[in-house]
Order: sequence, then structure tokens, then C-alpha cells
Amino acid sequence: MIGEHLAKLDTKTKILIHAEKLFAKQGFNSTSLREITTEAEVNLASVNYHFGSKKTLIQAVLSRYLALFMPQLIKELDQAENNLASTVNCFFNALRILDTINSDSAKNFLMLVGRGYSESQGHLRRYIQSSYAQELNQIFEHFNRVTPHLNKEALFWRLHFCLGAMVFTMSSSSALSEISESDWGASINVNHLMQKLVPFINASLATQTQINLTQGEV
Amino acid sequence: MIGEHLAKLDTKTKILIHAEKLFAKQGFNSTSLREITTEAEVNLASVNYHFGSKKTLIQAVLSRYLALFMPQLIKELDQAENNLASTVNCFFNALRILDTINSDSAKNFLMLVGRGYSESQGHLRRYIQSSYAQELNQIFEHFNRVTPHLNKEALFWRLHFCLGAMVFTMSSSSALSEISESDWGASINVNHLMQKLVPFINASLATQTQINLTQGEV
DNA sequence: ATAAATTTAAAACGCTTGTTTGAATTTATG
DNA sequence: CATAAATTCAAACAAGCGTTTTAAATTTAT
Repeated sequence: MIGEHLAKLDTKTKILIHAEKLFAKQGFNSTSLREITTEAEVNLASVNYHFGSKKTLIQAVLSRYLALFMPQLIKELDQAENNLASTVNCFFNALRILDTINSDSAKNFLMLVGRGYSESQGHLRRYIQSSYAQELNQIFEHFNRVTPHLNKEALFWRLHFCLGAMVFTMSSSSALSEISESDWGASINVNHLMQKLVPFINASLATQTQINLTQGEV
Repeated sequence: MIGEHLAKLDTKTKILIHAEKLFAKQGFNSTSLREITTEAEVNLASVNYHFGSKKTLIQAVLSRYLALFMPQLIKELDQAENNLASTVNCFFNALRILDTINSDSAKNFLMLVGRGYSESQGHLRRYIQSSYAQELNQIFEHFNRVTPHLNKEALFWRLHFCLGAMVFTMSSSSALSEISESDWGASINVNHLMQKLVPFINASLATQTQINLTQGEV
């Protein structure tokens, strides 16, 4: 409480760093506290001491990213031109600020978000959406402004699908490396993946009208 | 070995059905054999008796879907018109045949595929890609034929991103229901999601050229 | 320098995991 | 009907889990 200096924060931070890495790689439930503390070279009990519980640790890991990412994104959006490409760029630029934590942080962040949506951790998504309700709304409105050809519901779905493409791409990055290397001899890293994603997402949101359903009941 | 009739297969099938459901809902690692056998109302040891191990059970669950889905997809592709919309429709039609197993099977199947890519279960993806190498190639070539505006690498990426959109959408369907209901008062089911996905995927693959990167290094 | 507060450390807690075992039971065959 | 094979069952296994406890060590404040 009183002495908030280096030595104290170190253990806490070490835990966060390695928890982040392992959560993204293996998921929340498949990563044990012992795995985290062993890699972080800290005592097992210090997790419960510093964070209370595993659940709280999970939220803390995500908070660490969001606290960096969200303000940065808002800042970039404020300075951005009022067109789609610039807006999409803001998003990827803001992702890149996470690299100050460590390399691959952008990937890990997206994977965590994805796991927050899909793993039976509904509380995580609700936590994000309530903690950053205002920012999320601001972001959505910004996209809404630069996509006048889409109504709000259409935009919502396209953003969701784009998020899926991003999350899945980052989640399967190791698989993609394997495939790509055997198919084209080209190795792949996070930057390569983002380079592929940016134009895809731009195109996905830019498309004016979508082909109508051609079948009766789906 | 000898009596391959109803009673014998029943336990095996009961396990498969409930394992499928729980794996899709919670992931492989987060689902215990005890959870499966309790829901299936069979003895715990029968999993190892019939399938050998949990790992083999996971493969068996996916095999069950693939054995239905793949031939159906190939069949539909053979009969389809040589254009993109028809090809995409084949995919969703083939998904729909899984509903003969039980409702929501299409969703569970896609979620399982997604988990096979992202969960540290690389063996699952390799299993799919080696067991269905010929079919996968055939499918890719069919898409390649109806998207002459895309080279093979571009097509690979777009298909991957579309798969991500699908997988993520199905994985987050419960979250989507929650959001959608509070935002538009509209409830959502798998069919609704597919209706949203079809035009998105059509548009994603149809787009001729993609916007070029506007920044230096990503 | 001493007392208080904080942080580490090791051990144990009860619980759940996948898997194995050996006997009981059901099923199929001669 | 008896015999053999196939299946089910309850019980136990070792190993791993999150968490708690107890005590020692270290840092901070008086």
C-alpha cells in the first residue's frame, strides 16, 4: 500500500507478462497458475496474494492491454481523416503501441479478446463492454461516420466479421506459418498477417451493397 | 467386434453426441470426460474402452462430422454452376446436412474446426489436412476456378479470413445473442447468423482488387 | 534500532483430471 | 444350454489443479 516502488511491482508484473503469453497461447482454462509462476520464476502463492484469484488475474491481464490500447485508439481516431482507410489504419496503429509491452503483444491481445468472446468466460466480454462502454461507442460512431453506405446494423455485423477474421488469423498464426512455409516457402510473422488483414478489412467495410440471398430458407 | 448392432453402438454414439456438444461449447481441454459421460449417462471408463483416450475421442468427434460434410460438399460442388455465389452456397448447403445429426451441428462443427486451428491441438488440423487432402485441394481448386480475379495466394488468404469470420461468429453466438437482444430486441439463432454470413463471404471473395497499403511499415 | 507492514517461501488442503483395474454383466456363438 | 467374447460398472490410481495456511524473510516507518 505504502511502498509502491520497483521491487514490489516486479513480481506482479512478471506474473502479468507470463500470464499474458500463456493465456494467449493456451487459453485461460488450460493454463495453470503453476505454469505461469514457474515461467515467471516467482512463487505460486504470490498470484493469489497479488491478484486474489485466477479469475482476477485474467481480468488484470486484459486490463493492462486495454489501458494502453483504448486511449491510443481514441487519440488516433481524433487525429484521423474522416475516411474509412484512415480509420482502419488507426486501429492497426493503436495495436502497434502494444509492442512497447513486448513483441507479439498485438497478437496476444487479439487472441485474448477472441477467447473472451468464445471461451465460457462471458464475464470477460461484459467486463470490457462495461469498463469501456463510452470508448466502444465512440469507436463505433467513428466507423459509422466513415461508412455512410452502411446502416448501423450492417456495420455492426461487418465489424464483427472483421474482428473474427483478425482474431482467427492471430489465433491460427502458428498453423498459418506451417501451411505457408510448406506451400510457398515463405515464413510468416505477425506483421505479415497484419499486412494481409488491412486491405481485407478495408475492402470488407467499403463494399457498398452485398449480394442478396439466393436461396429460400437458410 | 462381432455384434455391431444397436445396443453396442449406442454407448459409443451417446458419447460422441455429448462430447461434440460439450467440446464445441467449452473447448477440448475444458471439457472433462466425467462431464461427457455424466451427460451421456454412460460409465466413465467406457470412453477409454471405446475410444482409447481423450485425444482419440476428439478426433472421432470431428471425423463424424467430416465424414458427412466432405462428401456432401464435393457432391454439391460437382452439381453447382461455375460461379462464386453458387460455390459459396454449396458450402452452406453442405453445412446444413449436419443438421441431420442434431440441430446446431453446423455451429458446433465450425467451432470445432476453429478450436482445431487455435487450441494447442495442432495435431487436429494436421489430421484433417492429411485425411482430406484430396478433397480440400478439390475445394480450393473449385474456388480458384470461380475467382479468376484472384491469384492462389490471394484466394488462400481470403478463404482463411472468411473461415475466421465464420468460426468466430459461431463461437461467439451466445455473446451475439446477448448483444443483439439488448441493442435491437432481436433474438438470434444459427440460421440468422448464416444469413448474415453468406452475403459477407460472397462480397469478400468477389471484390476485385483490394485497397493497397497506405503506410510504410506495418 | 525497534516495531510494524509487506513480501516471499514451502507445505499442505481438498478437489478434479485422465486412465487403469478387475470383477460383474450382457451378448453372441457352438 | 454352456462357453466365450464383448461390454459395463464401481473403485481406485497418480498427477495436477486453485487456494489457504503458516512461518520466515525482507522492506518500510517510527
